[in-house]
Amino acid sequence: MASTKLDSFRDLRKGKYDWKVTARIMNLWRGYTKSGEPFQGFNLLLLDNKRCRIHAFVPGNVAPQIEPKLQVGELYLFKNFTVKEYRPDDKFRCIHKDIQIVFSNDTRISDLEESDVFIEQCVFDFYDLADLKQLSQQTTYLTDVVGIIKKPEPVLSKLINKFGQDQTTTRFQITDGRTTVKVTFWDAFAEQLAEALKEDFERPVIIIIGSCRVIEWKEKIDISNVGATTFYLNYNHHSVTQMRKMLKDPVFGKEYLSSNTHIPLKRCTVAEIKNLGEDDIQCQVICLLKIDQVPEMDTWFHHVCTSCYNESKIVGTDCYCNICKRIVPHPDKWFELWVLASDETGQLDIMLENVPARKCLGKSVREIGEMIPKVQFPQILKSIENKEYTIKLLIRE
DNA sequence: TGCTAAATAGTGATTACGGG
DNA sequence: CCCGTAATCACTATTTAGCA
Repeated sequence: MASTKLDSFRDLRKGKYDWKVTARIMNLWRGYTKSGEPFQGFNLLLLDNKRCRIHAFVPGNVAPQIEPKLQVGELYLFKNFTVKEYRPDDKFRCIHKDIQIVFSNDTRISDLEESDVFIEQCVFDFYDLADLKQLSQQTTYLTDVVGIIKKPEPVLSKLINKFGQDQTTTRFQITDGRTTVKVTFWDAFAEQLAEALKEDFERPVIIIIGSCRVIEWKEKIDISNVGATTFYLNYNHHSVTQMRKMLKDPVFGKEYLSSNTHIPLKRCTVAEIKNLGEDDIQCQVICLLKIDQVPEMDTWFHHVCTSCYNESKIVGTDCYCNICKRIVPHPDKWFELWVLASDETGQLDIMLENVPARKCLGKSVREIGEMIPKVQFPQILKSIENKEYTIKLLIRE
């Protein structure tokens, strides 16, 4: 009846059950057990007429009755549900709130027409791409982001993960004009994106990724998908319109649209490198250098975890990886060779990492290690002294 | 031995749930 | 939709452990 007025998700509190809210279903998804079985219960992302979103959980015992009534994108009147506080261990919440709602046997759902109530199609809670780092340190919240898909456009690739299972991934980069972030989608979600991109969209495509997970992978921020993640391509939303406007600016297009991997690297002299500022840290340049000296240091290689390729420390007789939290029985050994190098403009300390050091020496750490007693500094490392090399440098500090 | 901090157990209040 | 009971939560009191 129209006698009782409607509530909004904004006013939710515990202890009341006879709520009445009109809402649109923005998303529906399921959790999966570790063995890949879907849960009986499922999740909903709802949006009410005051632009307030809430995460609804439909428990397994009522899911079979409720699920057939629902359709993503449609409008419904939801009556009688409970309000529950999240537990501290409820991970990957799609909304930055302390509460969710839970449906029960008492919950009544009736269909509404678009003419009955005005509710937007979607509302997002965007985070700036530059602010994602802090979100990568936690697993409580998921995030909404918007960005322009850089070239090259995503393609699917197959891989076998460390558990021996086949997986499909797609990698690409998105930018907001200031910050560029990597995105990795997995399996069915990757295939959905690849399929969707075949459509004849205006290019470049602007993507909204809803409820994505932000992680740090090899010291770079990486966006990936979880069960709740959705994507919208060239979606009718003001954030997309605004980005499209930005793209009209010719400077913007030149600077950001192509992936910077094939931008030719700048050639530098030692003097020029020494004049670089803070902003150039993490930049790569190319130098023609003569290696003057290979100082006899105690460490000229380090141990590397065979799963994550991060440096692992020797603890007692074992090699332990702090990232994977495990003993690495047969760690890889990678070069970490400090040398003194120069050109006519000056001299620099540089560290040769595994690949370049191997190239210069023509041997791996293991091959060299087998030739000499353990404590001794291998004289073969000296063989690159007084030779010239073209070296790609990563500026650290 | 005496002090402090942490862990544990206990208690009351609140919330969830299922039957009528 | 209401109500009684079970389960859980939050807070307090007490015990236990660690340390000088």
